[in-house]
Amino acid sequence: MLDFAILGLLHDRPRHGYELKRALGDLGFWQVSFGSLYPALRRLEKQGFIEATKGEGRRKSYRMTEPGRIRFSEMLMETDDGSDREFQLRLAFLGYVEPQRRLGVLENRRTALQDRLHGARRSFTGARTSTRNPDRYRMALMERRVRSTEADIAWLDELIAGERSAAAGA
Amino acid sequence: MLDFAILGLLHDRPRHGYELKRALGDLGFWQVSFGSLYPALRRLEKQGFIEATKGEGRRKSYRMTEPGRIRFSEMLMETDDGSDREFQLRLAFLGYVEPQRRLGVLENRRTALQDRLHGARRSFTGARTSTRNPDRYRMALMERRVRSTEADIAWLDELIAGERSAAAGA
DNA sequence: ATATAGTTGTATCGATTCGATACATCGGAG
DNA sequence: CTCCGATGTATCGAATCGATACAACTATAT
Repeated sequence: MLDFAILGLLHDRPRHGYELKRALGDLGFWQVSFGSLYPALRRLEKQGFIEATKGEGRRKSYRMTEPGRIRFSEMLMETDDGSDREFQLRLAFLGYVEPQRRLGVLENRRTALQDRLHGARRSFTGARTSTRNPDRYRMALMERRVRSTEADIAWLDELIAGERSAAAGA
Repeated sequence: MLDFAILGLLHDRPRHGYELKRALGDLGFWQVSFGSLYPALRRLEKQGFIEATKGEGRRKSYRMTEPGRIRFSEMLMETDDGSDREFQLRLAFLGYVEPQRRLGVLENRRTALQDRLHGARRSFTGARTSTRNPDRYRMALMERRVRSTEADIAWLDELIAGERSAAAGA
């Protein structure tokens, strides 16, 4: 998954390690560690998906190779595993997906969130009814899950609406 | 961190491995794998914090020992590392914290979220202003971060209010 | 009765990721 | 001029994940 992130960040221009960490962190949902990043760069280099050239000073600049581009576009088409992190990553790179496929990615996510919402509501209302009543704090946790999933769906629906009108406008 | 979770779940009654996985998953924010869980149980057993006894059928029941209780109460007093997961875990076990210390845990979290919100707002508005404009999808990601952090603070404030009135009522 | 499929249950394997740390350079503030 | 924080590459051990194996029990359908 980090490999996917790195390839996506190198899509437009070469970057060096530290810059990749910063860029990924700036996306807001993954503060990746150097202990993950540098091995990942080795991995990708060994597979021939990226190439290192020495940049200015101590910097090592990495650029994507042609096989790397092919690999990345394959990864773009795989279906999401349902994790929040992976979806956010896919969204960050959604501009690289062919326009007619973008809506599918968003709708797929919506289904996953809808399922999550049902599960969250079930345990929330279930816990209130049950004889074994969990304490206040665990109830709060369940309520948070329901609410934040609802908010996520609402946000996603705005994105979907935007996507539809973009498709219509084009 | 898994060790903390396990000890907390064993606080009230013994449980077997599979049950621990289920109980932790039911908390809603961590679908722990067996590959993490079973080694963790070994770890805790070797340190003398939990004890295994054979339960019915194939089950192995784990119960907390006295040193385990001491260790758990130490962990309860450590300060949170700022991660979402750790806070949620601490919240799930907040009932085990002495009442007069509970508010501090919540307020500490509030400060962390407030900082996060400032950072999120800065990158969001900063990205709109900048000459280098990121695409629609990355903007949406930033907006989501702002909104969900705000919602989290609002939720937390309700919890804090509840905690204050509970403290006053008692 | 009996396939058959799903849940329960313990367990391990390799790979990925994390958190801490090391070490060096650079730029700015006191 | 020194100290400190940011930049930059890198590694280590430990925690965690995802996949898989294997077995027993339970319900459902044929």
